[in-house]
Amino acid sequence: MAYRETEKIQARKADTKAKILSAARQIIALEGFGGLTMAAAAKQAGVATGSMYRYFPNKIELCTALFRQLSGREVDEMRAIAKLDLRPAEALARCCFNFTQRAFRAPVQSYALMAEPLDPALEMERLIYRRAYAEVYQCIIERGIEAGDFEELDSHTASLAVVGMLAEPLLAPLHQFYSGESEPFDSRKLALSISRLCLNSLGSKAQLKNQDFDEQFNEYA
Amino acid sequence: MAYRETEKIQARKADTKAKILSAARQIIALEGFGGLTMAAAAKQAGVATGSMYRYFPNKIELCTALFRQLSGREVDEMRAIAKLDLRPAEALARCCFNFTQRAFRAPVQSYALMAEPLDPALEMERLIYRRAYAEVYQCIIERGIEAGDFEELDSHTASLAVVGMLAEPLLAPLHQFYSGESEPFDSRKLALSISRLCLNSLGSKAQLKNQDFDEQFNEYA
DNA sequence: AGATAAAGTGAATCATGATTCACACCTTTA
DNA sequence: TAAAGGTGTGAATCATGATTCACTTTATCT
Repeated sequence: MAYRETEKIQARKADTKAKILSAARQIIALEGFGGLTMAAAAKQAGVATGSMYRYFPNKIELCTALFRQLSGREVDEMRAIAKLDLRPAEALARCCFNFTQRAFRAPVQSYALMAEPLDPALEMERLIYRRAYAEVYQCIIERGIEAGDFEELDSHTASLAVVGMLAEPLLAPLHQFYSGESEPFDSRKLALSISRLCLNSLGSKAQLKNQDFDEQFNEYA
Repeated sequence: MAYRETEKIQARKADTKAKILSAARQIIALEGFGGLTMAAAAKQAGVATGSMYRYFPNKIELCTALFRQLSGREVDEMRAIAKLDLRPAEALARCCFNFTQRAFRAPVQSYALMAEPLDPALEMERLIYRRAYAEVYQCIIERGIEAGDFEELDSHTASLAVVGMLAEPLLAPLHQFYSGESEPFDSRKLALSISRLCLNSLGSKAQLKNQDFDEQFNEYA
């Protein structure tokens, strides 16, 4: 045996893998999954097309890894809010604001993750992450029900509905960015409307004041 | 000039065009857009591949026509409910039930229309139809606000949120059908939860009794 | 019937983009 | 430094499926 992978090489490989993922991310942020070809990603990462296959067995795996990385971050963000020991209504409202906020920070990428046509194999991933979002919300909702802040309802369905409520109103404006016709957009106002609908749907009596939202908005801005 | 299109031919052409659309629809209902190739649709319709292009300039146009036909029906269904001169809360609840009901009647097709990865060109159509659904809901919502049945809120955002609330909780179960693992599913219970969330979100005080939903469900079953 | 203009056909062609592969080039170990 | 076992390369290959086109058949009109 005259060769064994050494630390240095492992590090380099990890680095290259990260570079590839990063390149793919850049492409997605600019053009969505539609612009992501193996050749383009290779070029952007500064490696040969063939090298891509030393790091990912095929394109699907690359896309999956990327999708998980990006969606994972978003879900983690929600989880972090859920951990904060806030009143459930406050927590959900923050989720609304944070989600909306972040979506418009990287609109094309967000659109790609949320709604862009993907390889069918990836659609499963999307469902999995929607489920993950829903679980976070479900947890908050259940706390709210226990605390008597929300009315008794099917927390599972409610959590999915919240996912829909948060995402759907963003799609049209995000698509604008995706298709190039970006216009200035007041995401704060939108988030405010959505969070109200969201809390209403759960039967929350909490009426967070506008002020609260403003502060929170700035906190995450 | 020794040839001019006659009525008979026009009728036949219209018929063939319809046959092609119908064939495409059958394929979609069974396998989603993923299974829809020009060759497959031609075979199903009983025409040659090349003939497809006498009726549709390209695949996108065919898909678009089909998408419009199918989505149009669904939206019309909602419009019909909106016209019924019901209390806004009742109208919205019916929309919930009808939408859910119809979705599970043709689950693969519904999934295809709602969420399946499509050619990007079609994604625009999807947005347009989401918008159309939203407009129907917006109309109902505004009536509800005027009547004092709903609280004052941004009816535009609310209508989009309703679209999301109605669609999102259906996706996972519909996907089951799409990917082959169909399981018996209680769509009635789901519709009940959703309609409650929906009305809540608008600040409706109306509490439709379970009974009402049961009847309505049967009406559309 | 003969001329004209479509409509119908399906095998061949194209386009796109993922994937492979034979070869060059490093790293490690003895 | 030679052998062994990677890693890197990018042009060539493949797969899929849309689209074309030269040709056949059908319909209409004089």
